[in-house]
Amino acid sequence: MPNPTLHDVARAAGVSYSTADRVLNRRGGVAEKSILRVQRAIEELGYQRDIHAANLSRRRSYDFRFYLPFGDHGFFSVLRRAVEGQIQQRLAERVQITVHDVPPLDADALAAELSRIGAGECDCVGIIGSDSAALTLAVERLEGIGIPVVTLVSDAAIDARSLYVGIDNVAAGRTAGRLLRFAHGRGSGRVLPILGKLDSRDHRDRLSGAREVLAEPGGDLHLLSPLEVLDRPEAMREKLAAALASDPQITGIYSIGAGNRALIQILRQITGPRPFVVLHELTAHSRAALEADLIDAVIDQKPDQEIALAIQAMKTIADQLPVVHPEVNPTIFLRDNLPA
Amino acid sequence: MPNPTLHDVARAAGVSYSTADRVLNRRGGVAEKSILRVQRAIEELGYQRDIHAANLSRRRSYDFRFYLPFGDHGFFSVLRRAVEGQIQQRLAERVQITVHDVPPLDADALAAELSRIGAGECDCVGIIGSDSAALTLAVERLEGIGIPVVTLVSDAAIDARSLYVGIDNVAAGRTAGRLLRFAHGRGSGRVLPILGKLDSRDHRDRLSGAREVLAEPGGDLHLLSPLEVLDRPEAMREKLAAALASDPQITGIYSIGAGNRALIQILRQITGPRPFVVLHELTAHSRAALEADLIDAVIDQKPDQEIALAIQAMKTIADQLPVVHPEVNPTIFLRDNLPA
DNA sequence: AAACAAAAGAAAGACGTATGTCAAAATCAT
DNA sequence: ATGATTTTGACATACGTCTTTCTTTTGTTT
Repeated sequence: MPNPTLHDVARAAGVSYSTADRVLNRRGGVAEKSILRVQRAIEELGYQRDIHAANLSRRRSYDFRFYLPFGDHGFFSVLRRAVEGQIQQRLAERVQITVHDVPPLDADALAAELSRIGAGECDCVGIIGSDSAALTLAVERLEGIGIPVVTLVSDAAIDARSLYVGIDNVAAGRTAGRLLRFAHGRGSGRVLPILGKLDSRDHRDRLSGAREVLAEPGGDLHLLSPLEVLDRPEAMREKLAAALASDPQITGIYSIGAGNRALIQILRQITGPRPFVVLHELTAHSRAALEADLIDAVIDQKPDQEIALAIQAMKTIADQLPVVHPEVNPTIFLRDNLPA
Repeated sequence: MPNPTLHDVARAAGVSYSTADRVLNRRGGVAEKSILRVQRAIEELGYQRDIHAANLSRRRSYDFRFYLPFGDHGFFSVLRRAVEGQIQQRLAERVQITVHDVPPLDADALAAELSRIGAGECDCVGIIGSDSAALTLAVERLEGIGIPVVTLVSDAAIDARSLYVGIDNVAAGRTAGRLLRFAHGRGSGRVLPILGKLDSRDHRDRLSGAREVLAEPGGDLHLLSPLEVLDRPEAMREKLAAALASDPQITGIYSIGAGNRALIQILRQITGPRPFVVLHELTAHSRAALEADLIDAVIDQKPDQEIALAIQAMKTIADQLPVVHPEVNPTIFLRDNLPA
């Protein structure tokens, strides 16, 4: 009745435990017919190796590192908390997680950090990807010395890294675009996109996703040319104020990147009907803005789930088992379905 | 460097392993001062018991049962697949999960099944709640004989059951209402709610959530009186066709319960502009309808996640550890953020 | 100081798996 | 049949925890 053990398998196959073990762990030196008998017994009994007992015996423990930007950037601190939240939980399953600080928005600094990691120093590293030759090189080196790399949030070094865990940013942009369409019914409108940098891949993807949907037939929606604010509050304040002043017909705003604190401040000052606003990442600020009816929707990439899935996948990769690409979906938060 | 073991704790506290064990597992017969020394050592070393080794040693295995309605009801089959998907995975961690069939929408039959479970027969059961005196009694009995009960999807026997894992249905209804508001901009409209039974708690909750939001000031939205279709396709077809014919001003439909297959069929026949449609649960049919632009949004309760969290919580409950109420949020799917 | 109870320690075997060593058995080549 | 080789089995030890049994130490009571 209880789960069969490898002893049971051996008995059923009519071989010794040693032989069953040799088959299970591919140690070689086993006659073909014995291999078959063991495999058949495994099939028939529905044997499942007790991974925990195995890890215990192997003294296996996983050492994972996350390289995350420091600073109080809203989203990155959410991400960091998500990782820290996992540390305790995963400890019980022999997964050691450490977080290493890197300067924000600095691919070269990240690359330099990564290049300091020696072979065997850890079992897997997680980074936030970005387009950079130096970073690509660093990732290639790590993979070369047997340390798999997982990219988060934004992909990078696509040929080298083992896995990307994060949302499809085109889909996220499309989703934002769809909400903006909803808000315009069958009427017309002008939508202003705001982003950090146009050469950041995730921002580009989101913008083009939104453009796709807004350009669909039915309704007359015009997507204005994007404001680049480089994650700097002053830039956001100035450029957005200027844009709103020069074009009073703006009926929608899609904030693609960071800097939402400044955006929200400006929205607070608008009297009368305000544009329909969609932005990214649920943080303390964006949440408050939703609740205060200053914005309408937040597209979130569920950092908690993303990190949990990434760690899960890292274990699988470290064990050299086949990885199922974990899926994270862009999630829509309105003021009515906020988490507690 | 590696995780400290209980041996390390004992050594650090200057007591024997036995004493450390007696403290850790509250076996009693330990002097107060020793208890304190051990606790301090645990603190200082950051000791975390290796649960897997503990379970191995205890020969602990968890036996959980889910009682789910049979039939090809879209959502329930999704839910069932979610459970079945977990069976294999959890096996490796010594969790045995079995699914038991019960007739759909029949609280008394479920209650009868539950009353057949004897003490010690399993470690926890999961059911889909519904308001019923018989069911309440059955749940009370189970909890009485030491078998905790977890309710899913819809809550029931609130005083007796150990935990509810599922979405807040008022929030789900509010979310649907918000989307319907979006779609009406600042204009007016008439929204038709359709549900299974008014005396089903989750349906009632969703309806009142939607009503709350639609009644907010700004815009002129009228919520029509709900159609009761009792999960029966013919009822849906007849009543909905009649409603649409008699009121051509309907601009929104909120389908609260099941029976969406028939709803979608009718929508397909509409020529010209159709109402904005929000319904519940992502199934093969609702997904296809989203993709075909027959409906606009689906509110989903993420059955996979719900089941995973429920099982997680069941383990915690079975171990008599403090349970953190797991949160499941109503999720919005548009045609642009569908999972792969 | 003797008698007793409470507290602490020592030791052993178990859980299911991994891994190594060594000897026995089966198979092969000559 | 002999030796060489491959295959198999037996056994031991370990992982970190649980649990039981038995002894020893310490403290209290009279």
